Amino acid sequence: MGVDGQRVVLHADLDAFFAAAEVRRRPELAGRPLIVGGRPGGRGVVSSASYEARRYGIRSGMPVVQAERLCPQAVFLPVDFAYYRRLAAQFRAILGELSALVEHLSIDEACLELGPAARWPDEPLAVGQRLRRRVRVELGLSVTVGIATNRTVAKVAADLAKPDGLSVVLPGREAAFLAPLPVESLPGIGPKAARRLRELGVRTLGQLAQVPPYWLCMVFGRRAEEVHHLAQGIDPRPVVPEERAPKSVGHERTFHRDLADRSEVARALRELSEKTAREMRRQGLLGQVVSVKVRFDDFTTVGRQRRLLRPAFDGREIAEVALGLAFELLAEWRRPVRLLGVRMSGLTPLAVQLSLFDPKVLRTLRLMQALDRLAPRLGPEDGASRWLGAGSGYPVGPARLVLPALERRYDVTEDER
DNA sequence: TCTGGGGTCCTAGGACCC
DNA sequence: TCTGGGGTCCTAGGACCC
Repeated sequence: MGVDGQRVVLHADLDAFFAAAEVRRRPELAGRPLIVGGRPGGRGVVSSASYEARRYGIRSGMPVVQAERLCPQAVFLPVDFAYYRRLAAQFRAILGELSALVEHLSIDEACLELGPAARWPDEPLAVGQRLRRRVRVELGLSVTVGIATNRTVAKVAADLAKPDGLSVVLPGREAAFLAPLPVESLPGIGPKAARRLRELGVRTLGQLAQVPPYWLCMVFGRRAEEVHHLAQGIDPRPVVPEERAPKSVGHERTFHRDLADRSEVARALRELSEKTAREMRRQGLLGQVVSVKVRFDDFTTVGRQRRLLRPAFDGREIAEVALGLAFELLAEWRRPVRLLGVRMSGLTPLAVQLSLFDPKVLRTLRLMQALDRLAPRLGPEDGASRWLGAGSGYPVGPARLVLPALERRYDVTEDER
């Protein structure tokens, strides 16, 4: 055990990650207000803003049009996830060399635990500094690190040290460190809970820690006791290195202008269903529950879901159900549609289900997966469904005939196949 | 001023069964 | 004629996170 037998948890968070990633490949943007997110003039929001942009009051989640008003001279760039994922993979590789116990919390955040023999505070501090140096030198990015005896305190310490900082909360100082902070500094307390707490006269984590826990049931339900402990800096949750299997996969889209036409809605739902199916096939998953989300022009958001008889991998099958559900909602609300979403849950690994499929279905699946791999070369809107027959069930259309030719044309290797 | 897109988890009510 | 109690599954909605 370390000194006092205390755990050592580091929380690492890349600073303004998307914006910093763009500056990294376009150094001429350094020092300028930079906003990564939706198109200017459109309906998107800010995904990431450089610290220069934040000086104008711009924050992630803010509508882009508002950001434009606050800072018209800012540079606006679209989100390039593929690039950020490649960078994030390098970040993960560095983390993996520092500890075997790393849990990835999002694309730009992770926490890691040092072994029980780590000695406070020199060893954690040295690891934190090494991490920051390596990320700066090898990735050209800045990362903020928080160090404490548990994950919550480490994360809050990092939040406070941003950007480009390192902060340590010594063992025994957790409660005192949190006490003066507003309640919404605690991960898990968002705007709604914060408002309800304010109405009860609770503004700081110190006050939250003093309140009798049964009081908190009204705000936090079953989580009351846990939240009460977290506010005192007590958090026994371990750092779990395993990759968790996804619970759901889906896509949604906000339109440039609201849709009033059923055929437009149908077309959009087919595209979203196909994208969702493709993502499931890519991950080797089947889904049994189809959920549809509709946001109307007045921002009312409603959903419907239905369980299929069998797990599905075919976008057309998903679309059929999604259309039925969405049209029920449209008939009820009779308003123009701002956003549509399709999500699949009830996921099972394909491998578990393989034996249950009839060979013909299996062939269709293989064919779709081959087409999925071709899709990037065919163009972004070309899904498997497009190349398969539009008939009922699983008859394989022209794709079976053209696939070998397509594969030759696009140089699909034996390996990819 | 006008609100993205990817997710997770929790709650609450109703159906249904024993 | 008036009626329990527990468990499970499904559905809808909302809070929250990055």
